[in-house]
Amino acid sequence: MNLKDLAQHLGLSPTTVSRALNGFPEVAEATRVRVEAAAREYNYRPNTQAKRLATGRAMAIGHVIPISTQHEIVNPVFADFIAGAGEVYARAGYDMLLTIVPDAEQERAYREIRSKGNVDGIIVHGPRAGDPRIALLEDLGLPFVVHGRASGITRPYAFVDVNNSRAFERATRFLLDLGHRRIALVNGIEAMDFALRRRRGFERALAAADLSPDPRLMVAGEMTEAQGHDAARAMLRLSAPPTAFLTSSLLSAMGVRRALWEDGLVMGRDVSIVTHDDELGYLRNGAEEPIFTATRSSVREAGRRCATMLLRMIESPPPEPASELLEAVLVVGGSTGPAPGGAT
Amino acid sequence: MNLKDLAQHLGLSPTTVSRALNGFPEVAEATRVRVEAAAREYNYRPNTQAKRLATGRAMAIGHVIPISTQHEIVNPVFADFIAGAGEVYARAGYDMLLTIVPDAEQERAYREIRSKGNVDGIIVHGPRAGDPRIALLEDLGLPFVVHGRASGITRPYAFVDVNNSRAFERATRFLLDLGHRRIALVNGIEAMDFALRRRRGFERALAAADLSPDPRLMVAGEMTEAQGHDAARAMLRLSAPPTAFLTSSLLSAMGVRRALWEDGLVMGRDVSIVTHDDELGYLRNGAEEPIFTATRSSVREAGRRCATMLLRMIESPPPEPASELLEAVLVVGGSTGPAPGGAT
DNA sequence: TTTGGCATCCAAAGCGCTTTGGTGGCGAGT
DNA sequence: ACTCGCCACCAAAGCGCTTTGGATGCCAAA
Repeated sequence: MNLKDLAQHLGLSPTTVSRALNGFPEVAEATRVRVEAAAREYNYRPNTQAKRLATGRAMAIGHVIPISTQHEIVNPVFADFIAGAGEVYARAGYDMLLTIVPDAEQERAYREIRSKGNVDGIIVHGPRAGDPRIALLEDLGLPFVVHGRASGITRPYAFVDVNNSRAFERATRFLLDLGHRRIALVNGIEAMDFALRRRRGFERALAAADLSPDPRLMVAGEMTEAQGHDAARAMLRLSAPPTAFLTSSLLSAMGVRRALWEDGLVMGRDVSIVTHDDELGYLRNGAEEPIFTATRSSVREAGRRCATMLLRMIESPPPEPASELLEAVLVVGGSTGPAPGGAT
Repeated sequence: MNLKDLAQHLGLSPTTVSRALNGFPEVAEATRVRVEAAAREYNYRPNTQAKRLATGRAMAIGHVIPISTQHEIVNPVFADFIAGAGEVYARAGYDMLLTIVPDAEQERAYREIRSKGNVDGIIVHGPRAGDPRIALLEDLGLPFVVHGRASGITRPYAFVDVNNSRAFERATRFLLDLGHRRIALVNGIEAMDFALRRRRGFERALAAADLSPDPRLMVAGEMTEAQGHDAARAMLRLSAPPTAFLTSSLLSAMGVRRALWEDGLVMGRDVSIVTHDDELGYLRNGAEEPIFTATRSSVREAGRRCATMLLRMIESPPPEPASELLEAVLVVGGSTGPAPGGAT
């Protein structure tokens, strides 16, 4: 059943039917009702491709998720982010187009997306410091919102980000206030912008307490359970082991916890842990009471915000790119306590 | 730059240019070369919408991922599955369309997808026993491949699945052979088909050893770290606690491991753990040597297989739906050992 | 009675591609 | 010299929708 058929059934022209269905004013209310009833009855759905071709709007948003060849990891936050964004798209009648692209082919992929014209906008995932994709997309004139930011890029662009540096500064201060002086940082790969900012926040808090960061207590890598475990295990064997850990992911924190157990240390008493918590659906930090003290910020909500912002940009391009900075909240769980034996 | 422009530049008709670019035989080789060169030079990309409208093929595959309202979990395996499928689509020039749909609106969503006609086929995620979506899709005449199976549906349909029952039967037998008699099952939600089959495999192995399953040693729920922990903690307090655990996910296994530690038990000596391992990118079971003894099967590979199968179905509809049953391999890690104190 | 304006509806021209059903020209066969 | 067949190309008709630019009829105003 297509427009023409429907129009024929109704004894109307396709024009009128189209306008009736799309809420144009120049169609009598009675007619509109009649058309809508018929559309429902015959279960008419306008063909998307035709609509797209005619309007020039794809009614779809592209998500390009980079896949590193070196570190073959599919970031576990994507699923939740996508779920959040998907909700928004569904409500607005947009489709979500996913493209998995090896790091090296990013540029080609973006250009191709642009010229194929099957999306109206793009969400940029996993920005790095000075990420070239931002300039590229601006150049291509494709509306986009970055999930995160790219340090070093000065021209304004649309983004939704968590205030990572503030969160980690706050978390570090929290540990400092508890008397900890040797605090370890188990971070994500620091080519990623969010990890960079977290380190900066960490260092800023240390500096404010007149402490300088100890490179032996800082590690960056893929945020897995094994990473947390291995890093903690090694650090705990130092002559001056850390009394607290700050980790970038719940998985890493779980790894650190395991290392503590292996050494017979009690979490929250002998050694404290603070972690960032993205509130992933399948990785909760406890039910009501948090297990780990954490800087918490829902990545799913970030997905919603990104999507909303992008759709708004597409509907009516703003003169200035908007941006949104979400503040993580510090929730206190059982993984932290005063530094043992007083300050060093 | 569109077809017409390009044709004009070349002094050819759009017809010829189209045929040249699409590899039709009735165009002189010299002309084809000339056209291709020009296309490259002007960076011409055929407009996808137009192509789709003209050919009637969407060149896109839909993934409908159900989102439960009760258990608000975004299944962590989706990300990896999608990554695998995405590779295949990219190579074949297909797009991947993601739709996040609440459980209740599944049917509506499928019908809508069908009538909007913006995909050529669908991957069905998270099938349940007797899943109604299969009949629906058959009814709609939309090519589809199920990732998993739906017990109770007898008419043949295309699927790619892991032999879950065999895997868990094998894992259980492995534990039985080690002398374990009280084996706990920490399963996924048993409305999901894969979880059902795993339980069946588990019970089959027990039955073969003349043991009957103990309901107190069986739990089903969301496969999180907390689930594993809480389940194990409770079971270890039974008058006859299990000497081994079989879990459906690495996360659950990690939770069980935590419960063991809390009780001062040594994994692999006092209590054994076998888990299923989907080989998720961010959740590895050790680097070279596996930490947990596990039934291992890459969900990413399953994604590739599903995608490949679906594309093949679309290119040339087979008379009979194909199917593929992947066998999980049992890898032995440090989490298992002989049952302490001999058999019970 | 004429005119203008408004409310409704419609014909037809796209959107950019594919595809059907040709046409023109050239070499081979007779 | 003429026909036939094939090679290389092209004009035009879709695909199913939107949108421009009217057309028609009716009523109020003059």
